[in-house]
Amino acid sequence: MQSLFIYNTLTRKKEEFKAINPPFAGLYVCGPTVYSDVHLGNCRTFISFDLIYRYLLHLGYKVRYVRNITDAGHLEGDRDEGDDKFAKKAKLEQLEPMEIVQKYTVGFRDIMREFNTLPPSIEPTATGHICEQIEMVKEIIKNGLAYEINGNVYFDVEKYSKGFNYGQLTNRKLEELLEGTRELGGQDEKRGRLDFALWIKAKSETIMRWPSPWGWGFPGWHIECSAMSRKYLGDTFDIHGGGMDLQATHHTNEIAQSQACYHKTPVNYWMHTNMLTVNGVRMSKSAGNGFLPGELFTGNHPLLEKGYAPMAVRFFMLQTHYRSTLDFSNEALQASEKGFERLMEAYKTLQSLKASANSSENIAAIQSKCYEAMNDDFNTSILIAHLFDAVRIINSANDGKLNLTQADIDLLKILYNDFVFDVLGLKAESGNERLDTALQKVMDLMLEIRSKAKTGKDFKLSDEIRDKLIAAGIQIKDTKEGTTWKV
RNA sequence: GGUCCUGUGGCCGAGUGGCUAGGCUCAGCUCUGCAAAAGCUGCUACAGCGGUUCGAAUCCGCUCGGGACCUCCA
Repeated sequence: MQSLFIYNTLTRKKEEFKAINPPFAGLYVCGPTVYSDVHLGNCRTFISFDLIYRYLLHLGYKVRYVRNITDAGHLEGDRDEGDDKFAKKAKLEQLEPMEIVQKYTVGFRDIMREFNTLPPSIEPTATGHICEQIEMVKEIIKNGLAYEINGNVYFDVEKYSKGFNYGQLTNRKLEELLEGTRELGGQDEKRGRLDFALWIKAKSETIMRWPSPWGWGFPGWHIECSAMSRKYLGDTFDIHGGGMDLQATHHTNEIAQSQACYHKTPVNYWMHTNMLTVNGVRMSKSAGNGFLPGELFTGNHPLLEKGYAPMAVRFFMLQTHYRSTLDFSNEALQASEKGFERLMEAYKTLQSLKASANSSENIAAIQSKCYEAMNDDFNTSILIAHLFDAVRIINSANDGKLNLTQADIDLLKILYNDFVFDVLGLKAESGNERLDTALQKVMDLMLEIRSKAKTGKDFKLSDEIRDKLIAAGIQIKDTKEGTTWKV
């Protein structure tokens, strides 16, 4: 197996990936909170981890990829007060909380399918794992690192810090963290400023509630991931991922919960993907600058000049390394769309390439460079640069400007299958098959008419056909072998 | 306020102490009835000021700008 290097947030270094129990690998990614539509920023994270999942699979790992659905436990507003997000949304839309969950879970999966992400091995829900969460909370209390007050259970961060490094994931000391925290409110019942809720007491109007040793209530946000990752991947597993915004709070607390519960570090490699920005500012629900994937596909948004196909958007995202911020703009999308089309056109060209007896190119070198790029912390920017080398070679060979043997052509096909389709997860946009066939026949007819016009030097007619086809979104090109077209 | 990240050509984006990705755009050329496509060529950049070095966009310091986290967020 190739040696793969992964940037580990825990150590702030690239480290060689050593699976605990190869060829198996465990991957846990914090999934969406399904109380509203996922925006494009959310999608970026899941596309990034889809790439990581795909590459691990490609390298031969048997990956168990767990991505949770948060369908309870998230609180609206500040601190551990306020309504459950689902309950609030449910009131707003006059639906049951579980209707909200269903609606946005289905929407999320649809979008993920559009982006051609592979479904995770397991998609556990928070509400489906209340027992496991309660058990963990009980254990943490037993170990003296959590306490109950009035039906709420809190994690005792300062006490935990005596034995463990609470801020290790963000490289921060407890004192620094305490300084950055707000003053405790007068009514706050927590002992320490940094303490966070493991279990929250239900109010009289709370709909989503479960019985617990501390009375009716619901779990805190962080405990679900600890409980579910442990259940499906074990006490310590290989990779845990999520957006960078989860690093300081959510993931920091996950480590603390696991350590406090069973005294093991839960994760060997922490991976964090960077944010999608709009005009340099992070896209987020609260900032109101979110794009919905649907708006992007249709172009129905004030900042967009046109719609973009899901695969063009996926390609756009993969052109940037996952740990860099990616700025969203019309121009950048258009550039990516064209690049993506060129990449896919070359694949079509490749299918009809004629082999020469000798070769002037070293395709194997490109292939090994592709692996090098991916093995260096999933560097898709560089991978794509190498793939465009292949594109240039394919097009030049098609122009007869250089020679490829059949072995070269076969290797190029492998390169496309491995990296463009399997690893990057790109695919040609395919429409309705019956329509495609019908369109093909119509186009054959049109081009025949135009060809006759050209033979008869009736360029006025031939140009008129071409211009009107372009207006209809169909581009044609005349070559020595005949005329081809594409939508 | 604290902690941290970042500033690359017209745009988007990689990057290693020396060999200066890639995509898009623009201009020219080849091909072509004209286009389109493709190929080739050109536009050759690293915020500013100092320092280390034979040599720095890459290391160090300062200045300026942008951002993230510290509060729900992928």
